[in-house]
Amino acid sequence: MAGVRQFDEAAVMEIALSVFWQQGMAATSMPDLAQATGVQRGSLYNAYGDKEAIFLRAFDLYAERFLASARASLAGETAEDVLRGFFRAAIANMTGGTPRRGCLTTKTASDGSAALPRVREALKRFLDALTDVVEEALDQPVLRAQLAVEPARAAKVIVTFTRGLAVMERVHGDRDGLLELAETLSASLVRSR
Amino acid sequence: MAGVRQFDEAAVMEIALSVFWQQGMAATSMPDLAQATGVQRGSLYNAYGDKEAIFLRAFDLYAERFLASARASLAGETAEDVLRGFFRAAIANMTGGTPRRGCLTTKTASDGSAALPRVREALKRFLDALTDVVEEALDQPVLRAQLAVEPARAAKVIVTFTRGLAVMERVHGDRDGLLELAETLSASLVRSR
DNA sequence: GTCATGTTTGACATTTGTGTCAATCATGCA
DNA sequence: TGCATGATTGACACAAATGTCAAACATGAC
Repeated sequence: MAGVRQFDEAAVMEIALSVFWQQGMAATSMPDLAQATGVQRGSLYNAYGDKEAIFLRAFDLYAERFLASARASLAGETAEDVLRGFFRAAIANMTGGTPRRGCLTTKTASDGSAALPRVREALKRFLDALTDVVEEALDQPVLRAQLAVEPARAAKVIVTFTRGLAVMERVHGDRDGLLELAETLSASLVRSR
Repeated sequence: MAGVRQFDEAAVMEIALSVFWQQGMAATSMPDLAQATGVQRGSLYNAYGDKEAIFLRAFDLYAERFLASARASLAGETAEDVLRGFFRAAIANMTGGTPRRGCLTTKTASDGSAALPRVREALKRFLDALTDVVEEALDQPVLRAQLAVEPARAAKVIVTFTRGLAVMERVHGDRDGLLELAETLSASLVRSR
């Protein structure tokens, strides 16, 4: 096969992800991506078609990693520990970067990009998968008994609440406040002793 | 006083609010506002200075009304009723309009506009005020006794969760799902009997 | 080494938005 | 009525983004 791609696709996606994460999908332009990756605009158009296609690929990377990190974080002896682990990971995710990059899912859902069907579907798939991961982690006899609501409902509430945390992070920028909010929610979801 | 404004400021703000609400602050341009209001771009620049100034005024309108509606909705004999009323109002707010307009606060916080100090402060003021409204409604002996956590913490969790609902609305667009989520959270915040 | 293949490059045309300004206009006050 | 005041208007200059394309280029296959 002749006529071979001159740039490292994996490296470009890595950079594209960080740009999208930092600026948001809607606020990122092709020139932004070209400059950040060092790949000419024309080459990006040729290779991927448009910004949406690049975003979808980069978002796949993001989703995959987030899910893996979520799975790893949902560990503990008690329901409270499991929830604490999850929220810590989620909060670390959205408070990373300089300046703080926030939550890519939340930004994308709220900046108008969700009007694009494929983007919206990618978000939906990701959030549903995340909900499943949380539900599976909670769906064990020991933990179940400690929860005030059934795992499926608890998982939905937890994932939704995490999006709320992402919004508060944008407004208050206060990491400790986020952790405290998470503690309060966790306490509410655990059957009072 | 000669040289008098030719357009109805209140009417313009009303329209500006609906445009910002529908499209989001960042995605709205001065030409958008000019077209929607029927006021020339030059006149808007002359009267207000820039988009941010118009947004801040329109957002004041929004905040005022949302707080009033929240106060009215936080009524009921039991904590569960009070929470249900609040969530119903919040969900009605974000599922109104065609197409659904979503939550102005959440959109603004997540679309990059929060990078503007004044915008961010307006958001913060509003969310803090809303938290206070919820806290005050819950801070009554009868209700307090029914809650699993103290009113101040419950209020923060409730306001944060509502932002999460707004994100889920963008992705799933499912009103009933939002109501169910709210029910589950309410149930968790109420001390199990 | 040659060649077909697909990539890269820079330029072009188009669209959209910003911010400013001089000329024109409408109006309340004297 | 006349005028000072400030609003309105349309045009201008500028900046930034999109999408496309012909020409130049690099490379793997033969």
